[in-house]
Amino acid sequence: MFQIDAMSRQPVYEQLVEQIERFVLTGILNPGDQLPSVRSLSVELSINPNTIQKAYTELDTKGIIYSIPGIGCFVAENAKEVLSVLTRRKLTEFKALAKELALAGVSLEELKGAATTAYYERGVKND
Amino acid sequence: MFQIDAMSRQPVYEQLVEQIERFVLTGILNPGDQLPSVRSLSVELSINPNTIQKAYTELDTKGIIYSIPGIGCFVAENAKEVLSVLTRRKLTEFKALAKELALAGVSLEELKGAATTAYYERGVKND
Amino acid sequence: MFQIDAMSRQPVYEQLVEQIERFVLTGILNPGDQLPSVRSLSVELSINPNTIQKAYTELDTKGIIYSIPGIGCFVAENAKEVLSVLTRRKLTEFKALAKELALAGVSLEELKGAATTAYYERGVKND
Amino acid sequence: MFQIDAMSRQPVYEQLVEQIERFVLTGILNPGDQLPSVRSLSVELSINPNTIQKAYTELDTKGIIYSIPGIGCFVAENAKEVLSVLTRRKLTEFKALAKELALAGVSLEELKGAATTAYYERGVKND
DNA sequence: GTGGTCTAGACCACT
DNA sequence: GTGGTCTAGACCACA
Repeated sequence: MFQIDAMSRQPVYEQLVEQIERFVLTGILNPGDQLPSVRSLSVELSINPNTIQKAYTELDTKGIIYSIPGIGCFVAENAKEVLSVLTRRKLTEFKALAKELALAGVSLEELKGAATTAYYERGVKND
Repeated sequence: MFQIDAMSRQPVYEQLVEQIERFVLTGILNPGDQLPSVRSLSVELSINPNTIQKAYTELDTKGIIYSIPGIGCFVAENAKEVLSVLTRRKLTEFKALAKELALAGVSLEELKGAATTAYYERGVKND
Repeated sequence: MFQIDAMSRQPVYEQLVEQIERFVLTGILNPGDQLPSVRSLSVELSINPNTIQKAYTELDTKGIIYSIPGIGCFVAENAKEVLSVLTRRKLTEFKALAKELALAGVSLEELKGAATTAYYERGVKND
Repeated sequence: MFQIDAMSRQPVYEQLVEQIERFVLTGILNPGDQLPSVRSLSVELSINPNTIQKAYTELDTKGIIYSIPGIGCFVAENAKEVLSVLTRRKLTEFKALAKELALAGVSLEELKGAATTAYYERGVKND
């Protein structure tokens, strides 16, 4: 289910957070769903339990999941809304990247085309 | 000329690399131009010479500048071409970000609009 | 395992890079193998950690090793292929040296003989 | 006549020394020939006079040229013999390079072929 | 003066 | 523990 790239410059726990967030946004994980336990995921991904824990804690802080001690972690009811708000902030980053590419000679048409392609590949069925 | 944010998560030397690259792409720095000496830039930015050196070394490795010991560092003849090739690779990153935003409910129109805005803000006159 | 000549004109970090490359080519180090940690090697060779780091960084850039912060450095899967490609470029250098020796009166037979001797001394069993 | 690559890692004065040595070995410069003056060469190559001087001094020390103060520098009578002896020492370097290439997968045939090519390209007519 | 290498020692985030 | 970044200060060869 999860795919971790240990060589990436991005911290493992952050990769985990982002993947879970994507699963929530795409409807693979839905409100109320239980997440894998820290230990099982730790074994499955060959990753230090502390790292899993850190990811879960961050998701909890953001309000995307909630944890019930002794039972497990679950996707929050309003997870999707929370994420939509948070992700929108990345528009700034998106613009910065577009500017950088434009500077390198990428045409406006190509940029729009790439955006369109990405849009229809987003992998959720609510067009 | 240069602006460094010491508080950023991004390493100082990397900020320097990116700024110089941007200066080359925008035509502020041109092939043959001499870069500030390691020591002078170190004083100007209140940054350790080693950090400047690291940035220059990276730019040299990439082929964007060349350094002549005892003389100085200069913008390479084909710096712009090298940068265009290297930067184009970020299109993948651009698409990934677009997909993520689309997933969070950002409309296609909004994405295209952001790209267009960015395109015309790129700050170089070669439309 | 490693041997550094502090008096050499060749920088220490470069000696280290070349030795590791040779170890990979000769099969002493194999894909997936973990390299000594920066600190441990620093102690073993009585060399500053920064110098080791510089060597590892260069190997990482070349794609011969990969480093996972918090875990360690490992020989890349395709390290040998990368090295073969990079080293082949030295054929030009080889020819230039041969020409220089020929100019100084070294006979063709002697050159071929030296090459043959070297070939069978290369210390890897894949004849 | 001379060609200097300022970007090379090899010091400029060393490049100059090697080129003059090659000219002597190939018969472009012969015993008794006068070398260009430090000042004229300095202008011609856009190089600091000190650098030229350093090259000439080194050649003088080796016994390849001799200088008569106030008159100029001249190729020594036994320059060719001196150089042949000195260059032969590079056979060690040649073997090391051959070994390295063999390690990278270059076949013995290819090595011999390269040596042969270089031999017949050495650019002196005493086959 | 220039770039390049190295040491010593510190701090950081991540595992 | 790990790698990565940074500072401070030194020394070198070269121009």
